[in-house]
Amino acid sequence: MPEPIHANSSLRVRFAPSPTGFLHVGSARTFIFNWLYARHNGGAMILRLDDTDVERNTQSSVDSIFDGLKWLNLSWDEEYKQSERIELHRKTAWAIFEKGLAYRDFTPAHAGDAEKSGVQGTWLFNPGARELSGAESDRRAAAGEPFALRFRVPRETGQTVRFSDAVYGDQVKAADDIEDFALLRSDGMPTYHLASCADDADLHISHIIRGQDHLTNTFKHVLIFEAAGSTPPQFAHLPLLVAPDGTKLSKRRHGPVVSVTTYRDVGFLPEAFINFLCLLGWSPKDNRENLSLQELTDVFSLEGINRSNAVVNFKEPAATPEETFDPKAVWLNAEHIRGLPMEELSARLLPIVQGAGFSVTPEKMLRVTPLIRERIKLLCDVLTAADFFFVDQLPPYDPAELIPQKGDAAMALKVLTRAREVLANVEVEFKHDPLDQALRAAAQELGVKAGQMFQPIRVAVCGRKNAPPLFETLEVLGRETTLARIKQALRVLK
RNA sequence: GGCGCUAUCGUCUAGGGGUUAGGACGGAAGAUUCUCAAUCUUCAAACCCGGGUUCGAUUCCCGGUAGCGCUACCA
Repeated sequence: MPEPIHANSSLRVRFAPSPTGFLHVGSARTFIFNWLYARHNGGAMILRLDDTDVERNTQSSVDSIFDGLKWLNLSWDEEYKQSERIELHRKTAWAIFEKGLAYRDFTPAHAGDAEKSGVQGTWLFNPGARELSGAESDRRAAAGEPFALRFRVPRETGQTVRFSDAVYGDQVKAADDIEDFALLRSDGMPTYHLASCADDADLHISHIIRGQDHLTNTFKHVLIFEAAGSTPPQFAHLPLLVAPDGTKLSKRRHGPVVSVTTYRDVGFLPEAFINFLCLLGWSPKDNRENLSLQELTDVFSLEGINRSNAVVNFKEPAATPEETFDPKAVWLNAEHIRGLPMEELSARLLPIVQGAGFSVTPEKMLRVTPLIRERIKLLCDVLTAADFFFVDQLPPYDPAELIPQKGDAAMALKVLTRAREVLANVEVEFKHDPLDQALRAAAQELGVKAGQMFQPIRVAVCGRKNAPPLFETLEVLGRETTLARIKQALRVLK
């Protein structure tokens, strides 16, 4: 399996989703692998909407696929719609027919379904149609009788069809085991197999990187390419992504966790999501896990792809977002969050906070960000981790929270009263070190432990026990807000 | 039913005829700290089964089993 190392203008890959739903995580991974392969090798990335199934395609699906792709923020170089290329598909089909490699099947659609679904399995072909004489076929067509055009698979001659897959190796199949698949439907529309191959040939696709569910279809595709007089491209099939129960990911069964936009909406960073998806079915083989897009592009190769399906380890009945998603995805997201420059993280957090109805300035956000960066795993966690920085009035909390470890209400009262005095003193600058010194001194003076001093203050200003470090928090909150909240806590305590 | 693909800790994976089978997530314990995180240390946790080849197989071959895919005038 030779793989081009140098930048290569003839290397062309494509991602070809069919718009029958949202952008699925499996499709996203296929897109990402194609993109990485193209960018690694200096080739072109083509986006093609495989929309030949008019019955099932919807505009909302097209929109949602673009939504997902846009969020991933990976560009493509050319864009096509199959529905605008139908003439090419038909031309290709009829050229195959002219060579005697396809025949008309006048059997009404779905006529064989009852037999097909029986225990015997499927018919490989319909002898009556396959062996219809050319004259008879022409006559019935001329009379206006509808027909599907089927590929005449060269059977009973002991032939084999073969191709070499960059991931699965050499593949061989007896032609006898390949059914006479349709090229054109009786309404004249091309089938997926035909349209896909005709376009791949016409667009000079050099490498087809797609899901393993197409591995056995590839024999049909090789037949089409050859019948159409083209050389089949290089194939690379990807192991499938499956749910924890081993079944394929489906929105109906597994819910929103299979849709890319769900990850966007709970605050995954696209680069972290891409990183996570890359680790499913591919490995850089050097124990690295946290990889930037540039690093992924640099090291990506088809050799790193493995052959067994990978489980996306999400939890079925969703509680909190953090419990829902694959823990490794969440961890990687936290890693990427910590790796982001402070200004950039802050800029990404800002719209989320504002979108939740808080009024924050970019300046304030930038001061808050370092305090929560190590405490959030998903961007949306900012709303629960930093809410108290943005509200005027703290939501009600249990006054019992104000009572320190091994202390009582009296101690809380004593601590907060003293804290209020200390913090009201304009001599004490509202900066980390002076606050640290002043409050520790106060603790000593009162004969309480530092922790017993800090905890009531923390709860008073944050409204809860678990929060960022105290002095930095006070610094950002400012004297006025701090005093107001301590005053309120005192009132609650009495 | 037919045809095909796959099989290493719970999950993602590395490895490969002789290894203490490596890493990561998650889990457990501990250190640190003003809480929570982050960080650090430690621990538990795997080669599907049976045959063959071989001095020796988890690794190679065959069979079984299981899972998955295809078997549409869906893609």
